[in-house]
Amino acid sequence: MTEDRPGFELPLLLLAGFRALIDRLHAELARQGHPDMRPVHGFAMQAVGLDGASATELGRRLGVSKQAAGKTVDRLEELGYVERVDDPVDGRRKLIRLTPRGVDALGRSAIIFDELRADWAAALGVDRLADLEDALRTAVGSTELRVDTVSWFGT
Amino acid sequence: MTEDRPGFELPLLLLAGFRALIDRLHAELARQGHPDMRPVHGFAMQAVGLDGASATELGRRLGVSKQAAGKTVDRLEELGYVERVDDPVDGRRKLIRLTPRGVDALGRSAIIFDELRADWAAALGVDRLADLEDALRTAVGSTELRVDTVSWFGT
DNA sequence: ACAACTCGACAACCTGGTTTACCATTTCGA
DNA sequence: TCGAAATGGTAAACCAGGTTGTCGAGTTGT
Repeated sequence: MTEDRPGFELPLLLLAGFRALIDRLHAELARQGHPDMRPVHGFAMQAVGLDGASATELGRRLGVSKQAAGKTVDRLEELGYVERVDDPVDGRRKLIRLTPRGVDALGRSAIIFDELRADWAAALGVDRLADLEDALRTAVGSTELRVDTVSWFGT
Repeated sequence: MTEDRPGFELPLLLLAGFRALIDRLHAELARQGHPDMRPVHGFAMQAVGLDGASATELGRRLGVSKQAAGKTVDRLEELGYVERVDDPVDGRRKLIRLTPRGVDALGRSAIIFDELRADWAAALGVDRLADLEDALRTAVGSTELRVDTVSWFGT
């Protein structure tokens, strides 16, 4: 006998779980004053981080070209989540920095993710959830918890 | 005490798991004669199914507009995975049908997914993987295993 | 028979990705 | 030290796939 479960369900379950979390995150963020944030923005802002980054560095972290990173920064700048400031020591660089609004969004996201994880823990049991995380860590192996992976679907 | 693990890791682990499976699927599909297939195509072809579908129906299944579905069909048609045939009983409709190449790709995908699941079972243990799937099913709850969810990131 | 609905297609637009090219600046080595 | 090479940011042109709005052709129901 081979498998009693078809293999194609596994990726769908993983995706459904991911999507459920992200959808609920953004529903909550919208309620808390960030209705314009999109998943892609959260990833990008996470990659910018509290220390800021250059566009090139951001592209490297997100796994996209520096031009694509620049466009995303344009968007985040319009929405008021980041700002570009000239680098005082290198005339070529522009440092991308989170605005207070950006910091607020990131902080709220962290809190909401903790709450969502607590919901899962309540539904599954603390140990079972911990084992789920451990199992995933084992299965994905050396693959770092990358922050890129936003658009690699369509390409 | 609250949580010993930060909540933001859970979605990243789910995404990493999903991505690992999909990346390996497409690496294998490329080796087996389908180098042009993209994740988005697999979802769409799955939604077309062996019975075919109209563009409007396909859009409904994928959770996108009929126009977007039509564009995806254009692409799949170029790649030789589907064909449009006139519906004999309804002059407005065009039935989208998998070509033999499309059926081949779908069949290979199913086999590869089974193999990938077997890899996970070998790495985690059969019971642990089954529990992971059960836990995910419980956590995502009523959310159907939807085939849409392709592009809802960026929007 | 005719009004209302449905299907598919087209157009215009958005986001976010790519490659190519260019300018400004910094770095490095002869 | 000074010019060549490397690097950072931006712009242009393009692609994929998403949106809404419009419209003609074909079906359906009264």
